[in-house]
Amino acid sequence: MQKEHNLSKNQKIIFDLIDKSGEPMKAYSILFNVQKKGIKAPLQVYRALDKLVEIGKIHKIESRNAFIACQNSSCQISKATAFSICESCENVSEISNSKLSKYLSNFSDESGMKYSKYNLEFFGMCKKCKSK
Amino acid sequence: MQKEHNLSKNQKIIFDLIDKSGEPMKAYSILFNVQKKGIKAPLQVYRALDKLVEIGKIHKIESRNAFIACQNSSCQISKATAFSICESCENVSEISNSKLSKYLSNFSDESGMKYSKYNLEFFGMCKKCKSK
DNA sequence: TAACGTTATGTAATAATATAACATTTACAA
DNA sequence: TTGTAAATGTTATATTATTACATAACGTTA
Repeated sequence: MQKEHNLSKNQKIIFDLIDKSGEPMKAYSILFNVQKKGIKAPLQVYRALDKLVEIGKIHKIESRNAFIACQNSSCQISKATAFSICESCENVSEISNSKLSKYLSNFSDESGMKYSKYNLEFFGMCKKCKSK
Repeated sequence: MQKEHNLSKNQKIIFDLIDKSGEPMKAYSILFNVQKKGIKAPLQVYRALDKLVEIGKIHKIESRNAFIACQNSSCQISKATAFSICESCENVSEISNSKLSKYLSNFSDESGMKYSKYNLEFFGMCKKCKSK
């Protein structure tokens, strides 16, 4: 069982926004959307994002500089993330595939080095875009 | 056999710099280092970087906004990249492990979607840092 | 080789992303 | 009730990347 995190005011506002949107959001788009709630400065957004990433409620899509709510109900694998990204429509979805995550979590390189964390981004065309 | 790419003047200057450095370099650090060679503007750097990434001579380390020369002599797998990143000393090395690349290249998700490209970044402590 | 399209270059301005530094407040356990 | 960590507020600034427009070099083929 994972630790319960009580989100602070700003963290909650920002998490709710990202979660409801259901897609990756960029920091300054988040900022724009929460200004009416009193969050006025980039730093306020980035601080909340940092915390939310740290506790696994959201993930950063590195290739897009964007943040998406964790789609694994349990949010247990924030240190082992995999995403599917459509290069045409930019749809992003989190991959939760236990074989894949086991394979990668257990991966060790030639030198025997093991890793505590990974991020994998797959790129391609989603079904919708392919059929167009 | 892959296509031979004749690098242009700026592309060559920038590739040589990154290649010699042997480690990830950031765009503005590259810019600083090539100013004596007449490359004065960020855009000149980014254009060369874009092209070099496209043809697989360098890769972008997305989590670090940095660029590293391809370490696979053949540079054949620019669409299938994997890196090992030490979170302590920031050393980065490219992983070339045929099992891993086969596994990921053949991966298809629940919906049967296959991917033309991926980027994987592993994080941990390298041996040197661990032994400190 | 002349004409054409493509790729690369040069330059200035600006957009987008992210952090530093500092002061204050809130949450909460000892 | 006080000490400490976490969160907030605010201003300024650093870092990363692109837009827009003009010109030059390269390679093909007529």
